[in-house]
Amino acid sequence: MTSCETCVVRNRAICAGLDDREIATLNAIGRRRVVTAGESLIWEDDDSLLVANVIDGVLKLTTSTEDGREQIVGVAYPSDFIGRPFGQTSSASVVALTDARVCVFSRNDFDRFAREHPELEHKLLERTLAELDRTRSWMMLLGRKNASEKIATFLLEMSDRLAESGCTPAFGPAKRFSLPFSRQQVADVLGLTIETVSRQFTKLKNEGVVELPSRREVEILDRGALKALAG
Amino acid sequence: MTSCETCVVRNRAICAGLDDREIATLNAIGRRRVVTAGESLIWEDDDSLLVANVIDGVLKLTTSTEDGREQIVGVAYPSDFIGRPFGQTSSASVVALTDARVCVFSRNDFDRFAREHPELEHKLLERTLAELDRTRSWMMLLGRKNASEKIATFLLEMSDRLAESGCTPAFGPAKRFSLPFSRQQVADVLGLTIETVSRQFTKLKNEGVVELPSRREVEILDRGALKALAG
DNA sequence: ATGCCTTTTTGACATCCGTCAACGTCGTGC
DNA sequence: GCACGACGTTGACGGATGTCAAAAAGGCAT
Repeated sequence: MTSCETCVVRNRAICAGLDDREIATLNAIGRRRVVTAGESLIWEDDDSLLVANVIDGVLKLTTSTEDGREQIVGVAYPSDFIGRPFGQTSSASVVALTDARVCVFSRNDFDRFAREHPELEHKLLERTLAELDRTRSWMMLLGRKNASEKIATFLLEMSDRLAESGCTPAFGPAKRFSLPFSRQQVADVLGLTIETVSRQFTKLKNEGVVELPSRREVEILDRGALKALAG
Repeated sequence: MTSCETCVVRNRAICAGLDDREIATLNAIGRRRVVTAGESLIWEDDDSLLVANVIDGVLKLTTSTEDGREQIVGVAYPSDFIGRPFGQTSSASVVALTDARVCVFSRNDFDRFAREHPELEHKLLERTLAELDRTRSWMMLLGRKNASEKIATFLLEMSDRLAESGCTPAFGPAKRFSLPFSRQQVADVLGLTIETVSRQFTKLKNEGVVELPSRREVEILDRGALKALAG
């Protein structure tokens, strides 16, 4: 078992700030796990049995209606925390978008550990508050923006988020990046259909705002135009 | 100044569980404030200067685009916590929908107190996690439901939420209740226009699913039908 | 009660986006 | 290289919802 000492998100995840003894305890109750692209880690409405830290890879959080409509309600990147501590059921499924490595804990073990370590709970609180902020601004997008504003906002956000994870040598937003989403998944994030997403991408390409070297690759040619479109 | 001892939300808000000495400290840094219907308590993108507990009344959390489109991203009821601790700016405006009483703290004072009281931070964490769950299920509504599903879901949620606050003598969802929202505000919650909301209300009334005794009053005649419509 | 203003409802119309269907492209295994 | 299947693009079309306008209903002060 790989230990926390060599963990690449050690200083960014909620475990940052724990001392050696605490890390040892955490190490004892957690274990590494690989989730391959497309594989589920947590099921919506299931008993909330586990929580986890993302070490690398990208995962989606989704909710679905009975008739199969899906909405992606969150995306987890390295160092993000996933799962629902202190609750009986999780309100979203968690599925890997890329092959991913996570550090999983049984919810009970984690809850107990967290309650005994206020510093960790505080980090979790800060993270949850930030996630709530992001989620709320996404509600604005879902409720009030039209398709082209949605796509522009999405591309700008991806450019920021993927840069953070160190995909570009320098800081600042990534000019070129590889989407962890299929077209259908982009649609599920934005509350659109795959056809509308495709048409909007083509439109941006024709207008010279972006370049689309391959299905998953995006290069932003005119960030200003994108910002104007995002509204 | 009215003190915590007589506070009606004393045992439901995050201050529950604090001992007498702690309550005294909290009492010293907080103060009661009345917010009249329509009045703002917190402004979007402003420095996050204060946080508060809702004592009574209902408030909306909103985000807006530059061109004036508004989305209600949350609703705060008695015992709910509002504001953005541990952050420099708040991501939403908070405006009273009804006359309301709140217990406000300067963010700095609150942050300091919270960091010294893990039990309070834990309660805040639980509340924030629950709010995140609710927000995510609302994203499903905004992104994937049609107008009639939105309205049906909204009425069922209002019926549950308003019952909790003790508006009905017995437990369970309220059959009849008074909306704290104007038609425009309902539209801002659901990501619709006022006209669409009005037409959907009229449709439900004509189908005998609800009765609308006045602009703000709703009586649910056929909860089963509403649940079926909510999807 | 009357008048005035705000909110809501209703109608006519426009449009954005979803639906359905066909076609094109990419990746993979043989 | 070829065939296959998954994914993505494009086109034609329809309908749900937005827009604009006017009328109706309610609320409030005089």
